[in-house]
Amino acid sequence: MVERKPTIIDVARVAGASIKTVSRVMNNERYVSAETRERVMKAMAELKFQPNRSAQSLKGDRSYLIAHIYGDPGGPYTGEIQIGLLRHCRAEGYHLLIEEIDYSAADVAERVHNLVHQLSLDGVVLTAPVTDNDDVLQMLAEADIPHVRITPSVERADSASVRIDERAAAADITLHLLAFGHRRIGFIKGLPNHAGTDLRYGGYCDALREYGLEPDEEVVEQGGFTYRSSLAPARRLLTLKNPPTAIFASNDEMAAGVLSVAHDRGLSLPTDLSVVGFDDIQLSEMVWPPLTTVRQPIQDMADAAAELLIAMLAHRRQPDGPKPIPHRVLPHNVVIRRSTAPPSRR
Amino acid sequence: MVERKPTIIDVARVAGASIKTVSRVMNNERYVSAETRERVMKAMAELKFQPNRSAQSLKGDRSYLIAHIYGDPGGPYTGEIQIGLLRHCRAEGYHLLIEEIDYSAADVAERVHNLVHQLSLDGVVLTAPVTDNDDVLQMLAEADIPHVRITPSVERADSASVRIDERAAAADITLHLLAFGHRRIGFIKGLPNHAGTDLRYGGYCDALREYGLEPDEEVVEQGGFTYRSSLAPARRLLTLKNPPTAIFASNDEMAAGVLSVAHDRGLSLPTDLSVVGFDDIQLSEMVWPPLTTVRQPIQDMADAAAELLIAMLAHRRQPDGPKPIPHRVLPHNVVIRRSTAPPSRR
DNA sequence: AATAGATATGACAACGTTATCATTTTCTTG
DNA sequence: CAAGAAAATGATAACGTTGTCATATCTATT
Repeated sequence: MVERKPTIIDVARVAGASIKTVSRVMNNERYVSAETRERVMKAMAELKFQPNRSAQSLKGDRSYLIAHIYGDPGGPYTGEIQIGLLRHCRAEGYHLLIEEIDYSAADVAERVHNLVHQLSLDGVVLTAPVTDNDDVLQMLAEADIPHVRITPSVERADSASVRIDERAAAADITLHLLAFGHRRIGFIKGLPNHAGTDLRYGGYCDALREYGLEPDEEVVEQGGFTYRSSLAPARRLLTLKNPPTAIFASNDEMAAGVLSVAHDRGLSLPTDLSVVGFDDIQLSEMVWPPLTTVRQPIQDMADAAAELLIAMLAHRRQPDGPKPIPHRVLPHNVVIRRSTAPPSRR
Repeated sequence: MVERKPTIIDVARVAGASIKTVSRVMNNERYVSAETRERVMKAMAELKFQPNRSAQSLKGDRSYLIAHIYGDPGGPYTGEIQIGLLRHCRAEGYHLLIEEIDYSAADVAERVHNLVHQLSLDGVVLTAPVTDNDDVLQMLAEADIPHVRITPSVERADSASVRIDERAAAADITLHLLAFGHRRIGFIKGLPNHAGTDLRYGGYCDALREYGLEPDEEVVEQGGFTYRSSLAPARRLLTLKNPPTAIFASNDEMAAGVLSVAHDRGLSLPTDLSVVGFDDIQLSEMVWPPLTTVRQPIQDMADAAAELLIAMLAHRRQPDGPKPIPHRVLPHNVVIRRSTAPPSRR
């Protein structure tokens, strides 16, 4: 038989206290004697009481619901974000909702607003490309909805964020290639308007200039962050009269595409061509040769985002404590695997 | 300024009807005149009214919340499941919660029960390995919680499911290798107790027998469904005195591992070794050579699961309609890419 | 001992929806 | 055209929690 779940009323009866007192215990409020608190806790444990979230959120207080709002489902990136978010949410008793949103719609901001309101969400975590939609950001600020952006392209005072220094990271991995002796390094860009695109290209240019080189338009191609989008650009780069000895793809999926094209042309890797990516998703060590790439600590970033968001929520309820620092920059590092080597002499 | 979201009371006032009548319109109940319905609809549109889910679920009716419960986060499989679920949920106004659950805990069933109750979930979707936890299944049946299992290892009358015929699929892809002329085909198994493990191995055996061959223990290895778990088994297979000319890994991630080991040993693929996987996750066409594999229509299965679950919920509310068919078997197909070829003569 | 303040507790309303039941209006049908 | 059934509508009570406010008890200060 399905026994009815106990309510706060049952707990009150068992503990011999009033409903409100039980509520006080649940919420760690002041003004409950140690003795009563004890009795109530015991009753809760005995009945295996768990508060009904719907009732809690109906009162407008909190729903223990957080949503991850994103535009591009299925990227391997998305999965790792969720793992990180989940890890922290679970530990704190929050639940994670995932919502895909059509970021090209004219009324994105309104949709997000509705979502938050309908479900009484406590807060939201945004990933690209919604991270940089002005309408959405303005709405969130005006409606005072707690939120954290992961890897936004620009920081804003009214909006918390977690990111790595993408520009420096891109420079670092380019320097790795330069140190190996590569001087003609191809680059495949990401989607125009996407957050990382310009920063990564910028870092690439920074590193070249550090070696006294100027970026050569001839070896810079436009990609779209997907595996397929890098195939044609890679082919073009490899059929140049003077082809690059290394290629830096703006993310790992595109780097995998470059590898495929190279294999298909019979190149032997990494001797004939070094390839680097960006992100260090799981894929990067499953391809051959395993990719040298920049490790974005995606899970950690998501974890930090969840932590930050939850801290903001706590602070909002008890403004006494220290205000959480709204911007975090996590360390990146270059992961050297087997897809890079010094250029072979010709 | 943040305007208060309209409630049903506001709609009633604007439409000049009672609260209950508005509620009737919202829920498509009988006994509302066409004219009144019209007026209410107009008022709702005008105010951009959206019902508060917390209040709805507090009344015990429905929360429009569905959870995907799984044990193994981060598998590429998980991501695709979510895409499929999301697609259908969104279209029907449901929201998707993701919950990782420690399937080895003694009280899994209780945890799931609490989860459902606390959040007033309308239903849950289960993927491996929680799909085959007897405690959980019994609890779901007893507590009458609507649920759908994706790819369970055994069907049960009291539990809806969506799957492909894994055994037949495994046989099909083995036949593909046999047809190419391979006679010594290695096999890397998945995790013991995991759903697909025995079915896939069974299909492999079926196909061999169809060609009058008996499975040879020497070329059957134990893996664990992850990339890393296949590296040692692959190495052992390839160092046999009489190594297999083809290897069937129980999933694509392990197949990627086999490819890496083969590359590392300097084999030329697919001439020296054919490799096949299972699932057709995104990874499979990003590795080199792209994997011949069995396409499990994962997104479609998830989509079907969501559809089925939502149909079950509808039927539960209005038992007049036709009862949804609780078990669906979706078609699979062998995707031939470049990781398979006839064996080279020696 | 009187009083003010802090501590401890509970009664009751409220959140926004749906269910129950009563009431009014409209439609059938003999 | 009466009268009973069906359709249409609304008043009010729930759902399980938290906020407001009132009250009772304790502690510290005069």
